[in-house]
Amino acid sequence: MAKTPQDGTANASRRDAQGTRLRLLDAASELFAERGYERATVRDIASRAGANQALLFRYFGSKKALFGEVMARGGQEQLRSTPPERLFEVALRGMLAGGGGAGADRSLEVCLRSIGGSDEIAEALRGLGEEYAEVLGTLSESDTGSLRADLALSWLLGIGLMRVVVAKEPLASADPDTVCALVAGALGNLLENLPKDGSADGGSAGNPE
Amino acid sequence: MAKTPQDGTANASRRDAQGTRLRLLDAASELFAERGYERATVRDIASRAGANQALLFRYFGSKKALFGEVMARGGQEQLRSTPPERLFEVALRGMLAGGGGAGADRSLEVCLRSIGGSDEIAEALRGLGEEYAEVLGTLSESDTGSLRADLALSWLLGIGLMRVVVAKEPLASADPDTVCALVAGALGNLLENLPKDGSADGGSAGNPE
DNA sequence: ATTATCTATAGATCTATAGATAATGC
DNA sequence: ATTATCTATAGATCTATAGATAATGC
Repeated sequence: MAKTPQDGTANASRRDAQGTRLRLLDAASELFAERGYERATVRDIASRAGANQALLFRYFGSKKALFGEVMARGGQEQLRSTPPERLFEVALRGMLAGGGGAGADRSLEVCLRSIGGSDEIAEALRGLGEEYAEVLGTLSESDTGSLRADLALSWLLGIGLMRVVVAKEPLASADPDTVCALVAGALGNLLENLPKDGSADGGSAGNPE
Repeated sequence: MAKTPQDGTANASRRDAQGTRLRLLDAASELFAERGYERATVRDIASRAGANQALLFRYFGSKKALFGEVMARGGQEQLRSTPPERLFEVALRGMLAGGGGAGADRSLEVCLRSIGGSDEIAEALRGLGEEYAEVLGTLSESDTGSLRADLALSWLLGIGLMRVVVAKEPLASADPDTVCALVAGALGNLLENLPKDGSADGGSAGNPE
């Protein structure tokens, strides 16, 4: 009954609407990433935030609106702060790192676990995918540039799906550097300007560690 | 008239337990592929099969058991009837074709739409993935062979995810041959025996545009 | 008589809301 | 007095079951 005011991360003082709102948002980010939209119930989220479940509706209106805020909050930063030619690798490494860092962008992971939940979720993923693909598409000058970008993004998501959601071995435990090197090598031909002249790979995709 | 319901996609006669069971199984295959496990309700399935919802439980015991039968029925055929070096392309083309053919193997599609629904679903996909990856792994002799196979499978699923589930353009409407050619070209280096000697690509996968 | 099929409903969730309670500011 | 928080519950699903009904075989 009596809730323990454990400190640790950020357990706000007893009456702090803004703080409670933020804790709900953080808890939702975590639980959506861990379980997906459907399986993360509003009671789970409120419980992890140390808040009453009714407050979630008071502050966000509905579960879907909360999901929208979660998706809007992250997601864009990585996209804007990363130069196009590094975007794929940064996103891939973020995915390979899993829910490691605190401020990590788990938008893609959230999407992966929420697929099939509802049409709105698929739309959210389509929207996010469009932003990524648009940036990646600038890397390839051919007429199939945007298709190539879609294929690269597909690979990124597929890897996340098998590693993070499905936990398929040996991929799930594979060294991020190894995975990155294999993928970058294969993607080189696909994303960069095509080596139609037969010259060797330009090589900007490889990452010299 | 005869009471034998062997009549193709027949709408069985009024009392035919085996026929009803089969129609339930077919309807479940379709609806799981269309909406995923969670969103395909037992009432939807029974309705499409033209059967009463209670019969689903009489013949299969539970919704999960029905899902298990659906997954067990398809899935394996494609895997066994396709030579390893063609498996990736066949599976990719099956995915690109979508729910086209009547007897098409939609197991992968079902999995994609059901992810996140429950842990059992993720396990089912892991199991199916292991079978595919095991076959694909025989194509690469290097010590990272099974990892390469996982990465290839990841791409396959990622493409299915973006094209079929998310409907991201231009991938969703792209010509299957074009997609196949792009993917095969990039995957050539990954799956085939590695050209460690620096020689040109063996070339069995590359498809000149 | 057997059994395929149907009706009705229990029971378990889950989102969302209305109204009560209690901690703060003035 | 204001408003952050809590209690209690409505209302909507959905899976699953018990028992009634009706079409077939003998």
